[in-house]
Amino acid sequence: MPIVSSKTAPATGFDRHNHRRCIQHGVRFATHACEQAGLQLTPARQRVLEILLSEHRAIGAYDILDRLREDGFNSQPPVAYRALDFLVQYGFAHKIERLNAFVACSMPEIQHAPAFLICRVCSVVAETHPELNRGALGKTARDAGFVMEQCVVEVEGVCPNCR
Amino acid sequence: MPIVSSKTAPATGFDRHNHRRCIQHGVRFATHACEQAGLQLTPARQRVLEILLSEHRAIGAYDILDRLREDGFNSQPPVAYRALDFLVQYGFAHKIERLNAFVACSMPEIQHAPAFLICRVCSVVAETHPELNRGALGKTARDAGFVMEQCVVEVEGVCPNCR
DNA sequence: GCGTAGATGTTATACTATATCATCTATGAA
DNA sequence: TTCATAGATGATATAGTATAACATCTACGC
Ligand SMILES: [Zn+2]
Ligand SMILES: [Zn+2]
Ligand SMILES: [Zn+2]
Ligand SMILES: [Zn+2]
Repeated sequence: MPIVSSKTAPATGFDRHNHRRCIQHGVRFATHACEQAGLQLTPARQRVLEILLSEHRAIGAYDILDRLREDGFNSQPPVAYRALDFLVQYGFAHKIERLNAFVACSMPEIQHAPAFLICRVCSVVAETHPELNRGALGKTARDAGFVMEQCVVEVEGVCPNCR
Repeated sequence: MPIVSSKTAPATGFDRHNHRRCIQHGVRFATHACEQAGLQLTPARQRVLEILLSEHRAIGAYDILDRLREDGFNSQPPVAYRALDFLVQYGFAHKIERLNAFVACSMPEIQHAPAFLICRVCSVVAETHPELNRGALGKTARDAGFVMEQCVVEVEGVCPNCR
């Protein structure tokens, strides 16, 4: 009964789990990190983070805006975009370019360049951190003399629950 | 004087090269491929491909539209988007999600999942084909039971010419 | 002649994101 | 205290990206 030792990162989001913990952890981590760093996790910012944390799916800025409106927040577009900019800038959320939408970070405590596995059936977005510098793409970039700074990696496919 | 044997794909776009050949090759290949496959490379589609081939940079749909207008083509948005949809569908061009813009494919004769190295200084976009299935990301996906279908890989950084 | 499929014409609209300037508040220096 | 500053928010307008919907045209095969 061989134990396969894997050095690769797992994907967070497809497996069953106690999602309340995701939400709690996300909010608590952001709260503490902001205190430490002297950043302001204002009500609107925290509420947007909570909305993003509510599920492992990408949510568009205007959907977020609708939910803010329901909660009594001011709901002009800049409100959502400013909060999202803050959350993305400090690593509490990520933008999914392919979907023009946003997800909460699943591992904000780890410094990472994220990659996403997006199920085209159920829309769940799982996050992982593949260290692309170490693979073939990193070698290609080095050979070309290209300095990698920001990576967008978004894979569309079918998740284990939808097969 | 060791010769380093590399199995990784090179990046096309940063090096000096005879760019006329890129353009000629791109148009000719598309012409022949469309003949073979019974597809119509109509004047608007061919012109959009030529515009994209004119440089190794990403061009937005509305910039393309401006150039079509200069050439006397009808220039409502659907004209550009329809031509782009065609070119992307059959692999003659790619969309860069991060830039909401499009590039001509640098290797249409190869069946490939592309990856892009985007210089944030000069905006040149180099294309490569990294076979992500074979690396850490592929392993993560397999371990998670995720079936990869479409990959978006877009790296922003600084190219060798801008360092 | 006729039906079909693919391409194009045309108009309108939806969706995503940012610019700009005013205002408010907390903080800290003078 | 007074004032300057930085960060956050309010408010309005606009820019930028993409698609829906329906009409028309053309080439092809029957
Ligand atoms: Zn969860
Ligand atoms: Zn993350
Ligand atoms: Zn070239
Ligand atoms: Zn390509």
